[in-house]
Amino acid sequence: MPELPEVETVKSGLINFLDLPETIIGMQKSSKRLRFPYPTMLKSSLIGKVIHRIERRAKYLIFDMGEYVLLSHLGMTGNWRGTEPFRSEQHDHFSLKLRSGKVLIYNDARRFGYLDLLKKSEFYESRWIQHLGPEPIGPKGLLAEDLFCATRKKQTSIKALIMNQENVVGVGNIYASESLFFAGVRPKKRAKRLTRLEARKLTESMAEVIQSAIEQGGTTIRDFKNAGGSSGYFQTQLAVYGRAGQPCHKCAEPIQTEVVAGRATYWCRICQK
DNA sequence: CTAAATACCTGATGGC
DNA sequence: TGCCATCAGGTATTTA
Repeated sequence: MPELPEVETVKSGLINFLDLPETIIGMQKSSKRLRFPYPTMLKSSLIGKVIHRIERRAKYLIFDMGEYVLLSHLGMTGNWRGTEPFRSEQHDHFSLKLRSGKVLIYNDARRFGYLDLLKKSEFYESRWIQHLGPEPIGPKGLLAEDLFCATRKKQTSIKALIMNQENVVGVGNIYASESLFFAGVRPKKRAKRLTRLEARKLTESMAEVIQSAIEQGGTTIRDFKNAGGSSGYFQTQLAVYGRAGQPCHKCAEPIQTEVVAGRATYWCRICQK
Protein backbone atom coordinates (compact mmCIF):
# COMPACT_ATOMS: atom_id res chain seq x y z
CA MET A 1 0.00 0.00 0.00
CA PRO A 2 2.14 2.79 1.21
CA GLU A 3 4.80 4.84 -0.47
CA LEU A 4 5.59 8.34 0.78
CA PRO A 5 2.31 10.00 -0.31
CA GLU A 6 0.20 7.29 1.32
CA VAL A 7 2.11 7.59 4.61
CA GLU A 8 1.69 11.37 4.41
CA THR A 9 -2.05 10.87 3.84
CA VAL A 10 -2.31 8.60 6.87
CA LYS A 11 -0.41 11.17 8.94
CA SER A 12 -2.72 14.01 7.91
CA GLY A 13 -5.77 11.88 8.59
CA LEU A 14 -4.64 11.06 12.11
CA ILE A 15 -3.72 14.66 12.91
CA ASN A 16 -7.11 15.73 11.64
CA PHE A 17 -8.90 13.06 13.67
CA LEU A 18 -7.06 13.78 16.90
CA ASP A 19 -6.95 16.89 19.03
CA LEU A 20 -3.25 16.88 19.96
CA PRO A 21 -1.80 16.58 22.50
CA GLU A 22 -3.45 13.26 23.46
CA THR A 23 -2.59 11.04 26.44
CA ILE A 24 -2.26 7.27 26.01
CA ILE A 25 -4.20 5.34 28.66
CA GLY A 26 -4.27 1.86 27.11
CA MET A 27 -2.51 -0.37 24.61
CA GLN A 28 -3.49 -3.67 23.04
CA LYS A 29 -1.80 -5.96 20.56
CA SER A 30 -2.97 -9.10 18.79
CA SER A 31 -1.38 -12.49 19.42
CA LYS A 32 0.41 -12.35 16.08
CA ARG A 33 3.73 -10.63 15.60
CA LEU A 34 4.44 -8.12 12.87
CA ARG A 35 7.57 -8.30 10.72
CA PHE A 36 9.75 -7.89 13.81
CA PRO A 37 8.95 -8.63 17.44
CA TYR A 38 7.40 -5.75 19.36
CA PRO A 39 9.90 -3.88 21.54
CA THR A 40 9.95 -5.15 25.11
CA MET A 41 7.98 -3.40 27.84
CA LEU A 42 5.92 -1.65 25.18
CA LYS A 43 2.81 -1.37 27.33
CA SER A 44 4.46 0.04 30.42
CA SER A 45 6.50 2.37 28.20
CA LEU A 46 3.49 3.80 26.41
CA ILE A 47 0.84 4.18 29.12
CA GLY A 48 0.78 7.72 30.43
CA LYS A 49 2.83 9.09 27.53
CA VAL A 50 1.52 12.10 25.65
CA ILE A 51 1.47 12.22 21.84
CA HIS A 52 2.55 15.77 21.09
CA ARG A 53 2.97 15.58 17.33
CA ILE A 54 2.71 13.09 14.48
CA GLU A 55 5.36 13.36 11.79
CA ARG A 56 6.72 11.46 8.80
CA ARG A 57 10.27 10.65 7.74
CA ALA A 58 10.66 8.59 4.55
CA LYS A 59 7.92 5.95 4.78
CA TYR A 60 7.93 6.00 8.59
CA LEU A 61 5.14 7.45 10.66
CA ILE A 62 6.48 9.00 13.86
CA PHE A 63 4.52 9.61 17.05
CA ASP A 64 6.46 12.21 19.00
CA MET A 65 6.01 11.66 22.74
CA GLY A 66 8.66 14.01 24.05
CA GLU A 67 11.51 11.91 25.39
CA TYR A 68 10.40 8.91 23.28
CA VAL A 69 9.12 8.35 19.77
CA LEU A 70 6.93 5.52 18.50
CA LEU A 71 7.98 4.67 14.98
CA SER A 72 5.67 2.83 12.59
CA HIS A 73 6.48 1.35 9.18
CA LEU A 74 3.43 0.23 7.21
CA GLY A 75 5.10 -2.44 5.07
CA MET A 76 2.87 -3.41 2.15
CA THR A 77 -0.59 -3.43 3.70
CA GLY A 78 -0.31 -1.50 6.97
CA ASN A 79 -2.69 1.32 7.85
CA TRP A 80 -3.72 3.42 10.84
CA ARG A 81 -7.25 4.58 11.46
CA GLY A 82 -8.97 6.49 14.20
CA THR A 83 -12.24 5.31 15.75
CA GLU A 84 -14.55 6.55 18.47
CA PRO A 85 -15.84 4.41 19.99
CA PHE A 86 -13.66 1.34 19.45
CA ARG A 87 -14.70 -0.92 16.57
CA SER A 88 -12.44 -3.78 15.60
CA GLU A 89 -11.92 -5.16 12.11
CA GLN A 90 -10.14 -8.15 10.61
CA HIS A 91 -6.33 -7.81 10.71
CA ASP A 92 -6.29 -5.21 13.46
CA HIS A 93 -3.04 -5.85 15.34
CA PHE A 94 -2.28 -2.91 17.59
CA SER A 95 -4.26 -0.13 19.22
CA LEU A 96 -3.75 2.87 21.45
CA LYS A 97 -6.58 4.03 23.70
CA LEU A 98 -6.52 7.75 24.43
CA ARG A 99 -7.85 9.71 27.39
CA SER A 100 -10.15 11.64 25.03
CA GLY A 101 -12.03 8.40 24.27
CA LYS A 102 -10.53 8.12 20.80
CA VAL A 103 -8.67 4.99 19.71
CA LEU A 104 -5.91 4.62 17.12
CA ILE A 105 -5.79 1.22 15.41
CA TYR A 106 -3.03 -0.32 13.32
CA ASN A 107 -4.34 -2.79 10.72
CA ASP A 108 -2.06 -4.93 8.54
CA ALA A 109 -3.23 -7.97 6.56
CA ARG A 110 0.20 -9.21 5.49
CA ARG A 111 2.02 -8.04 8.64
CA PHE A 112 5.07 -6.76 6.80
CA GLY A 113 4.88 -3.58 8.86
CA TYR A 114 6.53 -3.03 12.23
CA LEU A 115 6.68 -0.77 15.26
CA ASP A 116 9.58 0.38 17.36
CA LEU A 117 9.96 2.59 20.39
CA LEU A 118 13.05 4.78 20.49
CA LYS A 119 14.54 7.37 22.75
CA LYS A 120 14.45 10.59 20.79
CA SER A 121 18.14 11.10 21.51
CA GLU A 122 18.86 7.82 19.70
CA PHE A 123 16.48 8.47 16.80
CA TYR A 124 18.96 9.57 14.13
CA GLU A 125 21.47 6.84 14.95
CA SER A 126 18.81 4.11 14.95
CA ARG A 127 19.03 1.25 12.49
CA TRP A 128 15.85 2.46 10.78
CA ILE A 129 16.83 6.08 10.25
CA GLN A 130 20.60 6.31 9.97
CA HIS A 131 20.94 5.03 6.38
CA LEU A 132 18.09 7.09 4.92
CA GLY A 133 18.82 9.49 2.08
CA PRO A 134 17.13 12.86 1.48
CA GLU A 135 13.41 13.40 1.03
CA PRO A 136 12.32 13.91 -2.60
CA ILE A 137 10.48 17.14 -1.68
CA GLY A 138 10.88 20.05 0.71
CA PRO A 139 13.61 22.53 1.67
CA LYS A 140 16.22 19.83 2.37
CA GLY A 141 15.05 17.74 -0.57
CA LEU A 142 17.21 15.77 -2.96
CA LEU A 143 19.52 17.84 -5.18
CA ALA A 144 19.91 16.83 -8.82
CA GLU A 145 23.69 16.97 -8.49
CA ASP A 146 23.61 14.58 -5.53
CA LEU A 147 21.44 12.13 -7.49
CA PHE A 148 23.86 12.40 -10.39
CA CYS A 149 26.81 11.65 -8.11
CA ALA A 150 24.96 8.65 -6.64
CA THR A 151 24.54 7.19 -10.11
CA ARG A 152 28.24 7.29 -10.98
CA LYS A 153 29.84 3.89 -11.48
CA LYS A 154 26.64 2.13 -10.42
CA GLN A 155 25.96 -1.01 -12.43
CA THR A 156 22.39 -1.29 -11.14
CA SER A 157 19.31 0.00 -13.01
CA ILE A 158 18.16 3.57 -12.43
CA LYS A 159 14.84 2.20 -11.20
CA ALA A 160 16.53 0.11 -8.49
CA LEU A 161 18.66 3.13 -7.58
CA ILE A 162 15.74 5.50 -6.92
CA MET A 163 13.88 2.80 -4.99
CA ASN A 164 16.94 2.35 -2.76
CA GLN A 165 16.12 4.44 0.32
CA GLU A 166 19.79 5.34 0.80
CA ASN A 167 19.67 7.48 -2.35
CA VAL A 168 16.27 9.10 -1.98
CA VAL A 169 13.43 8.08 0.34
CA GLY A 170 9.75 7.48 -0.24
CA VAL A 171 9.82 6.35 -3.86
CA GLY A 172 8.32 2.88 -4.16
CA ASN A 173 7.31 0.71 -7.08
CA ILE A 174 4.42 2.82 -8.40
CA TYR A 175 6.08 6.22 -8.17
CA ALA A 176 9.37 4.88 -9.56
CA SER A 177 7.68 3.93 -12.85
CA GLU A 178 5.72 7.18 -12.90
CA SER A 179 8.74 9.41 -12.21
CA LEU A 180 10.86 7.68 -14.85
CA PHE A 181 8.11 8.16 -17.43
CA PHE A 182 7.91 11.92 -16.82
CA ALA A 183 11.70 12.17 -16.88
CA GLY A 184 11.85 10.28 -20.20
CA VAL A 185 14.25 7.67 -18.80
CA ARG A 186 13.86 3.90 -19.27
CA PRO A 187 13.67 1.99 -15.97
CA LYS A 188 16.28 -0.56 -17.09
CA LYS A 189 18.87 2.07 -18.00
CA ARG A 190 22.13 1.53 -16.13
CA ALA A 191 22.45 4.22 -13.48
CA LYS A 192 25.99 5.07 -14.56
CA ARG A 193 24.70 5.95 -18.04
CA LEU A 194 22.50 8.78 -16.76
CA THR A 195 23.44 12.26 -17.97
CA ARG A 196 23.35 15.36 -15.77
CA LEU A 197 20.32 16.54 -17.69
CA GLU A 198 18.51 13.25 -17.05
CA ALA A 199 19.42 13.39 -13.37
CA ARG A 200 17.96 16.89 -13.23
CA LYS A 201 14.75 15.84 -15.01
CA LEU A 202 14.38 12.78 -12.80
CA THR A 203 14.86 14.80 -9.62
CA GLU A 204 12.15 17.20 -10.77
CA SER A 205 9.83 14.39 -11.86
CA MET A 206 10.09 12.58 -8.54
CA ALA A 207 9.29 15.78 -6.63
CA GLU A 208 6.35 16.61 -8.89
CA VAL A 209 4.88 13.10 -8.89
CA ILE A 210 5.20 12.75 -5.12
CA GLN A 211 3.82 16.24 -4.41
CA SER A 212 0.90 15.72 -6.77
CA ALA A 213 0.07 12.34 -5.22
CA ILE A 214 0.05 13.87 -1.73
CA GLU A 215 -2.37 16.53 -2.92
CA GLN A 216 -4.61 13.80 -4.38
CA GLY A 217 -4.64 11.83 -1.13
CA GLY A 218 -2.41 9.03 -2.38
CA THR A 219 -2.90 6.18 -4.81
CA THR A 220 -5.35 3.32 -4.35
CA ILE A 221 -4.45 0.25 -6.36
CA ARG A 222 -5.99 -2.34 -4.13
CA ASP A 223 -7.08 -1.44 -0.66
CA PHE A 224 -5.48 1.77 0.55
CA LYS A 225 -7.74 3.82 2.78
CA ASN A 226 -6.95 7.08 4.55
CA ALA A 227 -7.74 7.62 8.22
CA GLY A 228 -11.27 8.67 7.32
CA GLY A 229 -11.78 5.40 5.45
CA SER A 230 -11.87 6.82 1.93
CA SER A 231 -9.62 6.01 -1.00
CA GLY A 232 -6.94 8.06 -2.70
CA TYR A 233 -7.49 9.53 -6.14
CA PHE A 234 -4.04 9.57 -7.68
CA GLN A 235 -4.60 6.25 -9.46
CA THR A 236 -7.02 7.96 -11.84
CA GLN A 237 -4.06 9.83 -13.32
CA LEU A 238 -1.34 7.21 -13.34
CA ALA A 239 0.52 7.59 -16.64
CA VAL A 240 2.08 4.13 -16.95
CA TYR A 241 1.72 2.03 -13.78
CA GLY A 242 -0.71 -0.83 -14.35
CA ARG A 243 -1.38 0.27 -17.95
CA ALA A 244 0.35 -2.55 -19.86
CA GLY A 245 -0.79 -2.61 -23.49
CA GLN A 246 -2.79 0.59 -23.18
CA PRO A 247 -1.82 3.63 -25.27
CA CYS A 248 0.77 6.06 -23.92
CA HIS A 249 -0.86 9.38 -23.07
CA LYS A 250 1.85 11.23 -25.00
CA CYS A 251 2.43 9.11 -28.15
CA ALA A 252 -0.26 6.37 -28.13
CA GLU A 253 2.34 3.57 -28.27
CA PRO A 254 1.30 0.58 -26.10
CA ILE A 255 2.82 0.71 -22.61
CA GLN A 256 5.45 -1.97 -21.98
CA THR A 257 5.77 -4.07 -18.85
CA GLU A 258 8.52 -6.29 -17.49
CA VAL A 259 9.99 -7.22 -14.12
CA VAL A 260 12.82 -4.81 -13.27
CA ALA A 261 14.53 -4.69 -9.90
CA GLY A 262 12.31 -7.58 -8.89
CA ARG A 263 9.04 -5.72 -9.38
CA ALA A 264 6.46 -5.10 -12.09
CA THR A 265 7.63 -2.13 -14.11
CA TYR A 266 5.89 -0.06 -16.78
CA TRP A 267 7.25 2.34 -19.40
CA CYS A 268 6.79 3.75 -22.90
CA ARG A 269 9.47 2.56 -25.34
CA ILE A 270 9.06 5.70 -27.47
CA CYS A 271 8.95 8.43 -24.80
CA GLN A 272 11.65 6.93 -22.57
CA LYS A 273 15.25 6.40 -23.63
C1' DC B 1 32.63 -4.02 -1.57
C1' DT B 2 28.17 -4.45 -5.07
C1' DA B 3 23.97 -6.42 -6.94
C1' DA B 4 20.48 -9.73 -7.01
C1' DA B 5 17.69 -13.20 -4.75
C1' DT B 6 15.16 -14.57 -0.76
C1' DA B 7 12.10 -14.31 3.04
C1' DC B 8 8.42 -12.54 5.67
C1' DC B 9 2.56 -12.95 5.28
C1' DT B 10 -2.52 -12.90 3.65
C1' DG B 11 -5.80 -12.11 0.16
C1' DA B 12 -7.49 -11.17 -4.55
C1' DT B 13 -7.73 -12.88 -9.05
C1' DG B 14 -8.04 -15.89 -12.98
C1' DG B 15 -7.75 -20.46 -15.33
C1' DC B 16 -9.39 -25.06 -15.21
C1' DT C 1 -18.12 -24.37 -6.10
C1' DG C 2 -13.25 -25.74 -5.44
C1' DC C 3 -8.29 -25.99 -6.27
C1' DC C 4 -4.06 -24.19 -7.78
C1' DA C 5 -0.84 -20.76 -9.50
C1' DT C 6 0.31 -16.04 -9.67
C1' DC C 7 0.58 -11.49 -8.14
C1' DA C 8 0.40 -7.49 -4.77
C1' DG C 9 2.30 -0.55 -3.16
C1' DG C 10 8.51 -2.87 1.22
C1' DT C 11 12.84 -3.91 2.80
C1' DA C 12 16.13 -6.48 6.04
C1' DT C 13 18.78 -10.26 5.36
C1' DT C 14 21.13 -13.72 2.78
C1' DT C 15 23.56 -15.25 -1.19
C1' DA C 16 26.45 -14.80 -5.23
